[in-house]
Amino acid sequence: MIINKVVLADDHHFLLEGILTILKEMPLIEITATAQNGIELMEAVARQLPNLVILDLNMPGYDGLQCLQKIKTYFPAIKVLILTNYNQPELVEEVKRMNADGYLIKNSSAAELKEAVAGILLGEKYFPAAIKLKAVNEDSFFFDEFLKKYQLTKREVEIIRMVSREMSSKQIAAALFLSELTINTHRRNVFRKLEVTNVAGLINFARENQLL
Amino acid sequence: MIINKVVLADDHHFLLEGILTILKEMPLIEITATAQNGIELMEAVARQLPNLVILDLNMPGYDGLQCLQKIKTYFPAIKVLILTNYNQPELVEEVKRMNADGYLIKNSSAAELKEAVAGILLGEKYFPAAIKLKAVNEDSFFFDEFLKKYQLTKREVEIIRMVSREMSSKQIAAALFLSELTINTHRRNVFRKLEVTNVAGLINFARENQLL
DNA sequence: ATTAAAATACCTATTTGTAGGTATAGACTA
DNA sequence: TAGTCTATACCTACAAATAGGTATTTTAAT
Repeated sequence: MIINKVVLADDHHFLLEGILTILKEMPLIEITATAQNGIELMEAVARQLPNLVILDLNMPGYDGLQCLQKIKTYFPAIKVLILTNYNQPELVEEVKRMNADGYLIKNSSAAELKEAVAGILLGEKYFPAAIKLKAVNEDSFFFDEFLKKYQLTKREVEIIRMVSREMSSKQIAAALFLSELTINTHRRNVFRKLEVTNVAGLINFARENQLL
Repeated sequence: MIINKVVLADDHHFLLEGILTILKEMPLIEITATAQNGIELMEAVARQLPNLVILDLNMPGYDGLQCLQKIKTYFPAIKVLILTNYNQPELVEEVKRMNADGYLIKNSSAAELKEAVAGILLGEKYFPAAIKLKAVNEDSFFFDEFLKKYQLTKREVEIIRMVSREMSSKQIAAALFLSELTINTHRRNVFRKLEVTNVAGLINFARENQLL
């Protein structure tokens, strides 16, 4: 029985943990290292010679693509599954050309993640045909992780989106058939949780987390 | 004497005009067509068989890269200069691989644009070594065009940036050693010019125009 | 040197947002 | 069933933003 070694690279700690939890449910898989940046990753890869690397493209300093290239150059046998936040169709072609074995956007569900990992370890490629521009999906595993990280509720995210779309509390209340006072409460709770003090902070948060 | 035919593709009308003005100052150059999207561009290219195509990557629908590919496949003799809004080092490699003849970020000055066009028409490549991550440059030709388009002043853009960075009028006033009343006036003028009614609109504008 | 544009500043008024408190009904979970 | 979480709602108070007006000085351009 062969245990597949997996190395995980992502600069978001909470995502690392979430993926870990999911992969632990899979048999024959062992996560032997995690990395938060390109240097850590390459060290881990060289030391562990894993079967699979799960690689977040959005690590600081455009490290992702470089890591992919290095891994495929020096360790062509190692499979690489690319994770990315952004819906960038042109990047799919790019990583395909660089011999990545799969591509997963962070809208994906836990099931899709498992499917991708399992398939790739069997030698298949995983490039879902339908990589389309869609908003962050509420059923996404990554979305749940996101909510957990910031202790936000779905309603609160809804409010964040509407505020970011230039709606006043009054307008939001009207749109949702709620009291303006309720919206104010939501706003206040969101502000406290995100540690911001004005809409500007809210929107910047929303943008940085692909909520729009 | 050979007149060089140039086709220009950009979905921002004001930028089209600006580039036109600059290129008109150059001898032996004639802009024979402009296009606002990929389809228009390919029609113009097929009809005109220009010497050079100046191509904005950020046209709707990720058309840019596809156009580049098509042009270089079907009309390999036509030179292509890539224009882009974003500072994406990985795209430089991408377009190089696709045989583009030059790459210019929209921080560039009018002089750089002329230099690039002239060089490329002589058969040179134009890939400035120093494509680094820098904020939108205030000396950039594209920045001037931007100000003109929205009738904004430099001070107003400064205010937009500071508001977007979560500063209150009071904080901005303190930082600039100005009266809070002055900041309020600037805010109001900006709001009127951009036709927005709250900070959310302001920030979305700033983000969409790469002001942050 | 004249003009135009930009940056500065003030006044008033109203609306909206921010911040603290509390409370209750319903859903979900252990 | 007890307990927690979520969504809802209200109260008060103050701070900040929005919107209208005008006016002066500084800077840039012709």
